[in-house]
Amino acid sequence: MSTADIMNMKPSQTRNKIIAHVDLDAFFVSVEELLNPSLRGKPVVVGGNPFGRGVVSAASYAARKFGVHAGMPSSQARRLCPRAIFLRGSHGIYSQYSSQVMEVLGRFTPAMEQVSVDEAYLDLTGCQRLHKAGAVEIAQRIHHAVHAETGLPASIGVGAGRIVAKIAANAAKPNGMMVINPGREAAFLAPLPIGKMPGIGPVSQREYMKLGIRRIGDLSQFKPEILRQIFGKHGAAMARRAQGEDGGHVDFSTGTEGRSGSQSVSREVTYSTDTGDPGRVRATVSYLAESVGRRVRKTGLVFDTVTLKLRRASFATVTRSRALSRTSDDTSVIYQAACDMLEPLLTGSRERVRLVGVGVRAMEKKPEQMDLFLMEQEARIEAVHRSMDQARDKYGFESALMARSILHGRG
DNA sequence: TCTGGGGTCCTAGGACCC
DNA sequence: TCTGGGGTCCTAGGACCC
Repeated sequence: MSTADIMNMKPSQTRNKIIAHVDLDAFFVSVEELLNPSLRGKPVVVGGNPFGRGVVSAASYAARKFGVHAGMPSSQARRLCPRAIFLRGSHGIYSQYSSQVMEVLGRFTPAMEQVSVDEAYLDLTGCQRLHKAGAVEIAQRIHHAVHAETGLPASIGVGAGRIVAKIAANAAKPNGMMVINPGREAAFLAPLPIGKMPGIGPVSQREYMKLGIRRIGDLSQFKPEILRQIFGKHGAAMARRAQGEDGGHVDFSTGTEGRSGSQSVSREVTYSTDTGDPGRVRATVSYLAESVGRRVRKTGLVFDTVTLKLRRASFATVTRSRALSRTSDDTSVIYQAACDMLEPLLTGSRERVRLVGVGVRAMEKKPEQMDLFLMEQEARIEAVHRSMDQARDKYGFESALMARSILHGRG
């Protein structure tokens, strides 16, 4: 092969990647069915309170027949399917099952990227010799192993890139497998509605429709510059993806080792009924600041930006953020900054408050050395928070709340 | 009984500096 | 007095994903 030939090759051809996307079917519901087999085949919904402001996290296939789906308000799910069994779910148990599944997947290849609690990409490119089997057979073994060892149904998509693998897995659901052979990517994607493309949600879907782009294949009719002008970076990437050309890069640093480091930590709460009490909102901010601070200290990272989020009764949402003069992992720094940003928002509108959120951003490793001038002061504050964290580990989070947070729970 | 909670990434405007 | 770009940081908002 000449150098010119190599230069002319498209990215997906330079290495014949084999990527598998493994996606657990109706994950939360499937775990609930394992724990309680009498739920099998029934309309089951895991999510928030169907008589309150919750939303659906997962719906069984029986419930989906009524039009229930993840993300829908639980109250709406209840109206669509009054006989559905609503469960609040237990995320600790789901995490345990998730770890089990990831452990099984990790045995097939170290090149694994966990992208969420119920999804992972596997790079099987080098695995055929190791497993003495073709890609299809390896995928079948994975499918079988997940079910045999965890009892959970999964769907698997295999292709030359991440996007193709993911869409194939979706198409294979439930409990199925789909392999897209090399060179067939564009043909597989072309007839699918544009909304099936990961990254294209309801808003951009409407924009694409305006251009007459209804199916993924329609993207190729447009010059990349046009798509870039309208959709920015995203548009150009989508055109490439429509041809099945994504790098197929699997970032296995997130595998069994865990995440390489988060960019942000946040907590938010929606009141069960909107509140017009500024004192209650302040108390909630205090509670959230404590919660975020505690989680930050667990990561061993420091932040340099604090953000506050407020959603009003009308659902109008405002955010404020403030960069700090230096990094911190201190609850009182979060609290102070959040309060400073909160006051003008409380004064600025008499509308009731629906949601409050507090977060921190731009996380980096906690520095070993600290400014000597500040060390003594810091050490004292830190000692207080450490002992509170310890009490919480022992007795639960609510056991050690700052006095100002106690009000949060009232009403 | 409309619309959770935890994230990621992108955009766009203004400040500020060179 | 008028008038430049580029680069980077900060802030607010929004789309999207699970």
